[in-house]
Amino acid sequence: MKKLPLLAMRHSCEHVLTQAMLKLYPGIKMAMGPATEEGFYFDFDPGKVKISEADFPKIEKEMQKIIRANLPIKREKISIKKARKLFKDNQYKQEWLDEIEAKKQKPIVFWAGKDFVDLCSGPHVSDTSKIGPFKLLSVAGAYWRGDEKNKMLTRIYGACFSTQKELDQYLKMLEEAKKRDHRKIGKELNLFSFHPEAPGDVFWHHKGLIIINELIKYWREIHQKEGYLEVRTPEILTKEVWNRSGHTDYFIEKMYKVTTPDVKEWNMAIKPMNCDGGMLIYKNRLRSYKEFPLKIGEIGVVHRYESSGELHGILRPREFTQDDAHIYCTPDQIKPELEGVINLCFRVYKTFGLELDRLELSTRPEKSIGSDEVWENAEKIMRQVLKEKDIPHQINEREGAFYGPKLDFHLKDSLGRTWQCATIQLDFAQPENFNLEYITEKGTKERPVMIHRVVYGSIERFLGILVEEYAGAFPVWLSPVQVMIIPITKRHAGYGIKILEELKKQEIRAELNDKNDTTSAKIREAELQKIPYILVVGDKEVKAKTVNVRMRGEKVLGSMSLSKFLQQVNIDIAKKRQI
RNA sequence: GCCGAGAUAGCUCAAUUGGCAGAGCAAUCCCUUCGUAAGGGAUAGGUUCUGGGUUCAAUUCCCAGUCUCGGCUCCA
Repeated sequence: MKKLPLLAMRHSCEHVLTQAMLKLYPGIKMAMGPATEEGFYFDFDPGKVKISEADFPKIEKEMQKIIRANLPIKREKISIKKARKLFKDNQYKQEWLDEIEAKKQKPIVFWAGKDFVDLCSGPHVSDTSKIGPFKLLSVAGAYWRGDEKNKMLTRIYGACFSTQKELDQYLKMLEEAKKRDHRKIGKELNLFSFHPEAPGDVFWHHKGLIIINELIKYWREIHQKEGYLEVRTPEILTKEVWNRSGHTDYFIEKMYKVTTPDVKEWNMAIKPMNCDGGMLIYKNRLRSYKEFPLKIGEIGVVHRYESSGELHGILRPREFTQDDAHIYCTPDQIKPELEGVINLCFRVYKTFGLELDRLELSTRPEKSIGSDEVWENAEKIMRQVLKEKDIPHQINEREGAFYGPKLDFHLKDSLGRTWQCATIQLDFAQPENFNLEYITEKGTKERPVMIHRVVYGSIERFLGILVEEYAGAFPVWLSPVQVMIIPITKRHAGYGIKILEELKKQEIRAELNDKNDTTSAKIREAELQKIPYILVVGDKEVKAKTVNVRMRGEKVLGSMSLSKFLQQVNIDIAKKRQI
């Protein structure tokens, strides 16, 4: 109940923006917009006017005027005919009225004062003075009705809260979130970089690659236990194989085409996914039901030529690594295998302390391969597993892969944007395309079912989420530098080197800072680099043969023997715990 | 790809109506040898994203391109 005033306020604020815009830019047309979790947005057809954030002070001032004018907001149900007349020059409202008319409803409009009217059922506040503090946030392009075939409109985002304090808090939260941006931290911690020489692709620096390799190491551990067999397939395959799987029909414009030196037209392509290669391994010999469920995994580097505007740091590069696997099984094995993969995903998220934002089940898209019956069956099994495991999820109608329904796990970045990470896809179509077979108990030949699945999704993307989740302060097992040794003066550097050698022998990633800085300065640097353990060594430690341990975040543990310290670090690493 | 914004030293940013390119941090060297988040000094560091144009003169104005950012669309 308490939410209503906030929602009404934001809705009304959105219309105040519209009213201000129409006054300042008489040629523009209003389209539509909703209240959001922090405020509102509204889409305009700007005509020939260019609106940028530089115009915000002017717009905000006009909005203030409307709010101070105390305009009463009145709701009115009117006839279609009357509504059409009211919005006679606005094709967007007319289109909307078409829909209302088709549903045999009556349009609801509201008046703010005598001059401003818009098509909206609210809820709204009773007059404009009831609108709380607001701030315009950004201007963006957005297609009318979210369809790229339509005209691009100008969208203005704004925040609106009940009190100035809440608004300030929200704006501060946005600032803080920007500090966690993986692109910023990646630069600061020397994890990776981007260069115009390879737009949209990641250059992994030594420290970033350490984390990637640790993620892969962990992946191998858990998958080996689950019976997955790791393989590797070629980076470039023939055009014919991509035709066979149907990928050229659906994604040709995003594939990197390759022309071998002996031909004129492209005849091969860099793999955009690993399935085709995996299936060729499956087909390499006759398969038996006894091998099932056959789980073939591949850490595969794939390339997709994403449009420039779709790139987003390591969360969406053009070259990325999938922790892929394909499970070949009998129809009876689908359910337990689906459950197994879902459990594995949740286990992995638990290891990293990640919270799932939501799970989405996507069903048959308009453009797809396979029969109705097969699709219905596949979707049924997926729904059933989710129901039996009582896992909350949302259904995305017609959003599945072209060969089967999919279950996606979405995680949030620091700004609350969500990213698909794990995905599980049920596929009856590709085994058909590739004529996959197995010998049954009865000695007959049957088509196996194929489950495509990734747990991290893209290792790059997963790391991006982790960087933002931890704000760069990785648990010890993932930290590129796990221990920084700081000798107090040059005299103690020799002892520090001995400690360093000892740690390296134990495969601990350690460094020594023997610069001519003060101890404080060196500690500051190590803290800024988010190094989990700092060992300070001076006269006392040399004499007592100890190390003085400081944990990341000003937690000084004091002096202890190196072996005791090692014991603690090894437990941190073994338990993959955050300190 | 589309709409909007931006690109200046390794990093973060400054530079008046167009008039010799600047700071802090980092780096290098020197001094200091220091006990838990910044000791002091000196030096070096630039195709002001690229290519055109306007001008006596362009980091600044105009055009084109590249890359990046915020969204939209897309994501096998």
